[in-house]
Amino acid sequence: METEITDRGARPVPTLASIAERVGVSVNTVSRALRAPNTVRPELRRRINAAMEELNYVPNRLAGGLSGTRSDIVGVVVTSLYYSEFASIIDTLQSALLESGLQVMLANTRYNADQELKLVRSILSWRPAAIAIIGVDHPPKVVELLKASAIPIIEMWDTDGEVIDTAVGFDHTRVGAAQADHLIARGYRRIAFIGSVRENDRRAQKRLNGLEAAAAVAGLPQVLKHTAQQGGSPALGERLAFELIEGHPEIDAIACNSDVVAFGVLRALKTLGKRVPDDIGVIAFGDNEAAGCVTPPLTTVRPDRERIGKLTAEAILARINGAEPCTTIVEWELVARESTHKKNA
Amino acid sequence: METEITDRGARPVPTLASIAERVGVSVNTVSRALRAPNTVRPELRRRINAAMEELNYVPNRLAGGLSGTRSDIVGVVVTSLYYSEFASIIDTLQSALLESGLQVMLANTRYNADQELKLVRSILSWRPAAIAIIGVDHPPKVVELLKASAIPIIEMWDTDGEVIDTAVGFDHTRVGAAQADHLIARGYRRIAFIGSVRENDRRAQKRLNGLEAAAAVAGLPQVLKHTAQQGGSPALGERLAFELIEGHPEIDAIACNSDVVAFGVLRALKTLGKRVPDDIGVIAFGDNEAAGCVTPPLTTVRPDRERIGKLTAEAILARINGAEPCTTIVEWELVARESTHKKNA
DNA sequence: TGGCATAAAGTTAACGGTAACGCAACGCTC
DNA sequence: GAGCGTTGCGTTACCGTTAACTTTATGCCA
Repeated sequence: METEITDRGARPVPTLASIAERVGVSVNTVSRALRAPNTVRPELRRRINAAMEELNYVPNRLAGGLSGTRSDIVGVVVTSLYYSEFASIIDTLQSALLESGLQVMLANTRYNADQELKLVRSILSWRPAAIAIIGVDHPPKVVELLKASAIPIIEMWDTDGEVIDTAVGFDHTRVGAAQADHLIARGYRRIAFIGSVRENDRRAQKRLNGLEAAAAVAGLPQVLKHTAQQGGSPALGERLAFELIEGHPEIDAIACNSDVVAFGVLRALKTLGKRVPDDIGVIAFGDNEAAGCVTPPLTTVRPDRERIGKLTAEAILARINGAEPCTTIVEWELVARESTHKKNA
Repeated sequence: METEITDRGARPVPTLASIAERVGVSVNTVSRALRAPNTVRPELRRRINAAMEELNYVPNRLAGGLSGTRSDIVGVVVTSLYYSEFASIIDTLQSALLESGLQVMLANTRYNADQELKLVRSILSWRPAAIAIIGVDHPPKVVELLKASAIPIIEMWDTDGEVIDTAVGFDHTRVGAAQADHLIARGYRRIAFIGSVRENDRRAQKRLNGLEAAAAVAGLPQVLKHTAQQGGSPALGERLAFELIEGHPEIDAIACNSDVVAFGVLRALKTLGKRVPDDIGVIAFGDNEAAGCVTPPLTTVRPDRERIGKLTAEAILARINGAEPCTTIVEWELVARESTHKKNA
């Protein structure tokens, strides 16, 4: 029998060599037709492109990255993917990078420091062109690795602290202060703080610090804190609000770590018969898409995520092209809605 | 002068060869100490590990992928990153894959077919171990590329159509039918559909089809459709609802393509003085985190995103290890809340 | 003690590209 | 028409790792 078990449709993937052979040129010429088309005769270029099209050639970027100087990968390390917290940053960042041929490699630490080290190591093993990472507070070992990697590191979202290289974000302490100032201006006096404040969520802690400090400066009684380690959700907000009001019925304003938590707080207050904003004011942080659609519409702080994503992409490209590191503060906005609009103030 | 411009801190990144030289063994032995530790003498292994620790060695997976058979990359192609639509699928998927040492490479098509082709090509150029992609309806060229790649392809979210390899999701037509059935059971008769239905969002179209078909079967008047091509948002829902009610005040139920759109619809109806659920019932799809927190709480369909993410990860691993392709239907749930709870029915 | 399986390490050759260099062929100038 | 720069392509040498062999040391049994 002559018939053998031949290629069962699993043809070997075409390489530059396949193309070269078919066209009758050297491998390097094919490579050049891709990287620097105008160094190849138009007619030859056409034939090469036709062959690529025909064989469905897809370049092997692992090989390209190993051989060349760049790897075209940008590592993106976030602390959470739930709820729109960072999704639109990633969205904008990804789209902007794509235009420059950079691919996003994603990692999610879930606010876990050990995980963060593991993930950063893992991402570094792909020899990325740059890394974008949430926050400026990282375990020492992570900082050491990132610094030693000698690639551009863009820290996003938070700018308050020791920046490794370049940062794009804002000062969360000021956000907390602004929340307090707003509540005070609206006539609230007994402020409480509710939310998920995980050990590694330094941003949440900073906002809380800012809130407390501003309240203290204004001579208000100490801010009551009722927090949990688990992730934020309406259910969490609801539970924490019930517990808080039961123990401290004198509270007249609640600042929430996130809109999602505030949604649950609003529901709890409604159940308890507390009127918002007249009995209790509620302010939050994040500008979730539903913030203006709950009852009453939620006063919150809107960080400009898309701008952060876009500026991060620009910073990455700039740094790759040799620009100096720098820190960019991105504006945020306190969106005053009905949940803090006390009528009898 | 003897001093030259020496390495200014930019030490070359350590390679297996650096470690090998320092320990005094061959490169391959170091490689083995990593990949198959028990083929190396414990004492030697210890010295190798120590050297790696000391030099802060990070393996080069580009080289590993090029040389070896696997590349440890899983391409994940989604159609959107905004609002929690797919975020928690990615979250779960990423975490599950990480445990097996697989890294997620992310791409977002933004419901653009040209973009989808470009992105799939781009991802394939990293020679991924598998690809997970949203939907079963792709441009022919994309299907051709994916099939030719001979790697496991997991299509997520939708299962209704021609599956390339393996799918994990549900039938969106049935979701639409269930929405109609629910409205009918609750006593609504004149149903309208509102939402963002982009040309490439076949899932939205399927849900709409299911809704229309079920309404027709029940002998209801034809479903009024008022849609837009732009992305869904509360603002869009609000505008569409205003326009719809103005032209068709007889409408007594609105099915929305997504919760986010429904939030805007609820706001518009409130402005118009229409009572929900008594004058008009509202049902949506997605189970956004705020769905239970708006007024009235929104009846919606809750797909089990985390389960889809988890099952997708499992399917990827199974397929990599040689299991047969298969399609898994993931249950969803119609969460009946107040927005469709007509009192006088 | 010789023979032979086994364990532990070394040797060599890819993997698929890129970059530096080399070398013809061509057109231009004087 | 000799000299010279330019254009267009081929040669060669890696990039860092893995995989398939080969070699050497070790133990075991007859």
